[in-house]
Amino acid sequence: MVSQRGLEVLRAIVQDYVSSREPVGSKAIVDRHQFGVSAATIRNDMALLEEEELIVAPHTSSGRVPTDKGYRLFVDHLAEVKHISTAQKQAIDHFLDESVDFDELLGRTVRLLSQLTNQVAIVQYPTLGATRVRHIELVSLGNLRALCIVITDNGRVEQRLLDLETDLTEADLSELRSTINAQVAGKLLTELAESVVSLSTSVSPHLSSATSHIASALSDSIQANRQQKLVMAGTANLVRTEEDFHGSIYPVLDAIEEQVILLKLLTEMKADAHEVAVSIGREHSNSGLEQTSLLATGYTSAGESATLGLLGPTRMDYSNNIASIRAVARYLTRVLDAQ
Amino acid sequence: MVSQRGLEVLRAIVQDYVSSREPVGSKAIVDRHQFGVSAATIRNDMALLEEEELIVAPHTSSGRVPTDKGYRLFVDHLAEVKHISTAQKQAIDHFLDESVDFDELLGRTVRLLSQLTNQVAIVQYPTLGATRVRHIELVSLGNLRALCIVITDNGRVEQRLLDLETDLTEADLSELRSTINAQVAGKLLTELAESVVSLSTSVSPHLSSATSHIASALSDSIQANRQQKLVMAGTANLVRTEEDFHGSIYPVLDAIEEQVILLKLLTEMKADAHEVAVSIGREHSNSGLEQTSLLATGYTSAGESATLGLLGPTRMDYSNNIASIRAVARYLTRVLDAQ
DNA sequence: ATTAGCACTCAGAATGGTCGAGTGCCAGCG
DNA sequence: CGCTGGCACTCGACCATTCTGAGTGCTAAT
Repeated sequence: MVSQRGLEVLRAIVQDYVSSREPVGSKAIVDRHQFGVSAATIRNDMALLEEEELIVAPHTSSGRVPTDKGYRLFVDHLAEVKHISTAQKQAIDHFLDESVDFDELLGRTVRLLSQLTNQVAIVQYPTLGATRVRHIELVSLGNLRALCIVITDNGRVEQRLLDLETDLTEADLSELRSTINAQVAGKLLTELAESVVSLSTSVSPHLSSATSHIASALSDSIQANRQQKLVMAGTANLVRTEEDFHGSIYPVLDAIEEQVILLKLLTEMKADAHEVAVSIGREHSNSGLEQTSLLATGYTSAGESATLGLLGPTRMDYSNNIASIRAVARYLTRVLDAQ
Repeated sequence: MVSQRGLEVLRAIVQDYVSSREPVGSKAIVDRHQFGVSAATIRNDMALLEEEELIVAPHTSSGRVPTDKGYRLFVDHLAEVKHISTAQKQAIDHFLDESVDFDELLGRTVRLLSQLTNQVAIVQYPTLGATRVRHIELVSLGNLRALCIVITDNGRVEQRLLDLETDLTEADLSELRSTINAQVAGKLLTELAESVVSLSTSVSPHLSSATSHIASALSDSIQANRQQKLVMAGTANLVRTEEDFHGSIYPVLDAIEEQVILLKLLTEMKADAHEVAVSIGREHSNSGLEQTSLLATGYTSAGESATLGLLGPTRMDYSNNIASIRAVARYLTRVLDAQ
């Protein structure tokens, strides 16, 4: 059984390994920490930790490195909760305050988080479930194409290209526009498509097909919004920590470009709004991400919730990263969910 | 003076070096190309090329590598113009046809171009100079904040967050909305702010301050649009070609995150719509990009022109990349500038 | 003008030896 | 029984050395 001191040794190993990038040996531990016992004793503890598969030695006779299981224990029981510095707090305020719209705010958020942590930051767009329609605008682009723009009550703007069978005149457009808007204002997004379909009888006959086109585009758009959109930043940071990846980082880069994988992982983690969920290495199996850890937490925007994530090597500074992602998520919620 | 055959030798060196990544020697050239002369002769030619600073030997007694000047000569006079394969053509059609809105189209474009070339692709948003306002929408977000959304004739959607002094009621918003729309519809974007300012006297007195807020936000927004927006994709490709960068790629990664630098370079290159401009290595001085080349060409969207770019190591496949960027730009123009 | 031949250079791979950090184990000690 | 000092052992990292071969420049002959 691993003793209390054994756990302290594990903590020391994780901390030292994270900061030095080198396998840590018994001597290094007695030097850098005040355990008040000799190196030999630490060695005995380490032998136990190794038996429990919390640490491993990369090769006979070199220091130990934490395993995924070791990191897990560290994260769950040993990591002390840091608070972010006031300087960082100011950076957050300053950086995000300048945002001029929703898209830019999320963009700034990921860049900020990736700078704060030197990892890859990810933000998922909120769903549009319970939001209501404010206005629908139609713009003809000529050449059988038009643009349909939906503005919601909470300031989201969604646009969708339409392929039409016949071009619409300005008069047609304004008829459609006013008919549709009269009908849909205040409706839930989920009811929107249905609601527009029902209009195809109440417009001028030659517009009926256009109306159903619009309806299907809208339902598409809502659908597409379900399988949500991700924004990322800081891929370059992965390269900076390249040495942390045994073998190559290409699988990791590939997995990142395949946003689907990340999306799946993030949603599986089911991060609730106030806790930071952590998934370490092999815990999220076979996807090229075996050597990375993923943090996730929730934020809410006008009542809709979504996820903020952070990706980096398993050998990351969990305490710091958890503190950062939590702080950013809170700030984001405060800005977006303002009542 | 460099002979005709000398130029052929240069072409051979560039081609072989690009495909093999290794300095190319006289023997390799006689083996892989049919010059009908001996290695010694090639050596003499190479000595001349070296005198002209078109190639260099990384160290005494190893093959030669093209210099920036060598690449320049190659690009200007030796590169044969490739045509992209029909498979590639189909990929372009297929990939871009699915776009549902302007933002997504540009996003897909960069991803496509970076996949086609294995380089970093960059697209600059078109300016909004000569476009006209279709509709302005106002959405209150509560908490003294509101959103102002501008929809243009050609389907661009710009949004801007407003900080107000007092919250607006629904009635206030309607009044503002209809007053403003009545006034601005059809106006040029450049006239927009001015036009809204003039309204501050014709609305209810308590809305006059809000009106000027909106005006200044709009003028900000137009302003911000001048110093244009870039979208990039394929940063990971840089990492894959890391060996091509003597020293480290961090300066390059940094320069990329500093979008300003790229923006400056791209605009300086003044790519006209039908030619692909090329800037090689040191030609664009001191910015961490000394070991990269930049391709740029123009595309037009509803009459507004903007730039499509491609960034990679100087040791890149110019023929192929030039063909790809040109094809993508043409396709983009065809889709966006449809009359 | 081209070529064959030759001496020369030099980066990179291969080899081998040393060093030292780190280990496991054991016997002794409080 | 837990801790410690000591000791033999292992093995990667580092260094110096050698070896090899690709590639060069030069020269004399065709």
